[in-house]
Amino acid sequence: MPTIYDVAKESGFSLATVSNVLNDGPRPVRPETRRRILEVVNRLNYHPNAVARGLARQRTNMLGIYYGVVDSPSIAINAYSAGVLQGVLTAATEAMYNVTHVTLPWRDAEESLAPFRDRRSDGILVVAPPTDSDLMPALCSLRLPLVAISWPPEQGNIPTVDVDDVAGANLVMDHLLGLGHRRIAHLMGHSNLISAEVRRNVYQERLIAAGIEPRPEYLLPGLYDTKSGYENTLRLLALPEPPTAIFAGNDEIAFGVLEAARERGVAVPEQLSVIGVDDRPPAAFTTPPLTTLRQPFQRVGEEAARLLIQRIAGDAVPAVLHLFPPELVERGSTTAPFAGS
Amino acid sequence: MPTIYDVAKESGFSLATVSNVLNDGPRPVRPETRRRILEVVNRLNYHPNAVARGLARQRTNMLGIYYGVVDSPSIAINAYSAGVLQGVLTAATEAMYNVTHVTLPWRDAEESLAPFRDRRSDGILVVAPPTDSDLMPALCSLRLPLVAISWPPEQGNIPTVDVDDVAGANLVMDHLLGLGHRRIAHLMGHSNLISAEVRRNVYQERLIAAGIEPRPEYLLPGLYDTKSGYENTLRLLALPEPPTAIFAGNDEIAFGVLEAARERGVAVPEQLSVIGVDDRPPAAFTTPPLTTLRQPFQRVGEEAARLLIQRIAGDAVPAVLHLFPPELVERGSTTAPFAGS
DNA sequence: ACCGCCAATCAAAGCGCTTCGATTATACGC
DNA sequence: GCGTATAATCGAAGCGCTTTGATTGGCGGT
Repeated sequence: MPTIYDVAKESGFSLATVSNVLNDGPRPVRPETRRRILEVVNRLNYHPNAVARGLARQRTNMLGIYYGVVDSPSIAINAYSAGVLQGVLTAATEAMYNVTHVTLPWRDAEESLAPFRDRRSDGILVVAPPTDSDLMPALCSLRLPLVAISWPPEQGNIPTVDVDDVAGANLVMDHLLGLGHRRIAHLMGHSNLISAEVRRNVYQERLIAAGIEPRPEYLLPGLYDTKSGYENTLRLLALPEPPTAIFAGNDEIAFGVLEAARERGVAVPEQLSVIGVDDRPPAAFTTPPLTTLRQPFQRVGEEAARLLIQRIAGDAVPAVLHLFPPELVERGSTTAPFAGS
Repeated sequence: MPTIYDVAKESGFSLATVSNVLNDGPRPVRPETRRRILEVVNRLNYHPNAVARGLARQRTNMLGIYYGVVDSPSIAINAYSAGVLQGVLTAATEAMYNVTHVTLPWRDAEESLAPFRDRRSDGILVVAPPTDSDLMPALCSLRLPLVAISWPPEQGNIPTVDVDDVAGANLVMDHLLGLGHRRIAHLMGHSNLISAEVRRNVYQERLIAAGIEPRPEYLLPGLYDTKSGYENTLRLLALPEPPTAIFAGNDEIAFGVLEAARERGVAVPEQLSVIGVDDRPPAAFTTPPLTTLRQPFQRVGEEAARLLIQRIAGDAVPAVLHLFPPELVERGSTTAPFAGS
């Protein structure tokens, strides 16, 4: 591989001039000189070595990304992570950044975070860190520019971007309450994720605001998967007074709900309304098609990457919460409750 | 951040000695010396700068990974990518490698592949490259150690690891044929993916071997998603002689099949047997629970990363195909065809 | 008392780039 | 035609590490 030194020798100019041309540097350069240097660059098929550049510049143009989601296939098995990653990659690439990925289940800072430190990532994106682990403190102690996705804004004072879960949960509750439901259950998913917490709070507040006493047996934590949705629904249906509507923490959970209902002979939506979150591709093709909340994950990822890159560039990015609104997709799995229930 | 120079000064030894200790280098070192150096390392909380090291060693301990899957949310929306990635990360981390990720829809070599070249990745993993694009030639021309996942072995002469799709497809056909089906359709997914090709071939060969003439209207390409499965199934069911069994290219497709069948009032498995591929979590919770092929994606990813790392280490890795066998998970969506059909 | 060896350590060059003070060439004003 | 500001280019140091030939000191052998 040719080096900048080869380009200099071949073109007859100095390293400094070549470098200046290559980087559209601050020093003026005669057009003819630029032309000749670029000609050599092309002829030799020269590309700057990013490692050397990183060392010299003390800047790698690398973003680290860490997924806090702790459970097994921690990455990207869900629409959430995949969409976010897609957005991050898009925005990063646009700004000439690349992304390194060190997502393994969290054990300790040294294993999971050291790569970011040692490889001199310019900044870190952290996605959905659990609120009950020491991941965030460890991350902060790296003293690198940090932007979080899905994280309680009051903690740690870092810029955060997220889907507007308050708005989302309100959309769901508007819909269900508006339909006339009063016995509404919530399968919230991982209770240590901020989104889950936020939605639970809205769920409870809206119930109370509607003059409905929240029942603890209607609020079930679990995992964000079909199995959990299935099992929890079985539990709910076995209640002396089962709910007339279930607000599932995501679509995977909702698939499990649908399944359990079918198995128990409970008609959806006639006897049980079901609403999911995410609008995963299969959601449009369940029976009945799933009413759900479409989440702008990709935009969240893009925004997060952009903010981080701004911060790296030195712009002051206030530690505020950037929210993107979800959207209710009404399909066939929700309706007004039976008069009799 | 302290540098190795600080450690040297603080401990009173030379750079060379410190470096030798840090790397368990080839030169002998007095135990007392080692102790004192390490003590300083700890006290200063020194960590080698991987960028500088990369420059000096001409080796970055970085793997690049590129997902060839071209369609929109190209990464990780499916079980395939997610499992592979998980495996890759696990094996890479174990070997002290990190992974950089540049997955955007393929446009041209410069945009997608340049980062690997310029950042001096030690090697590249390519996942499911489309057979009809110029991605692979471009990748090869980088002249970096390369390991492919899901790629026709006869092309390019590179080590490849994959799920044993021949075995898998045979398992499926054994099952369906064994049940007595003769009108078997196949929704193959992206026809430009090698797995899809392989399965189609087995599908056709087994049909012929069983004395069944393959019908072109039973072999439908499409996308690996629910929508595609749904639409293609509608098409199949509208045929004068609809199939009694559908072999779906993956579970997402199979979900669509199930849905279309339900909508058309076709009983599964009584009137239509359905079999998927992947064993996605929701597969166990459909109605009926989906018979499917469980695929060892994670092991594929791990093996690929290990092979690549071996190659980088200089071990000769033959350009052979490493196959991992899938496993048939029999659930309720398949049965013998109606006598009448 | 001397030679040769090996263990232990050091000094310096080099990896490929950026940066910035220094230097030389060019243009302008009067 | 001379001084001076500016354009254009160069030289050299430095980023933080590795590597290797060179150096030193202590030991056994004779």
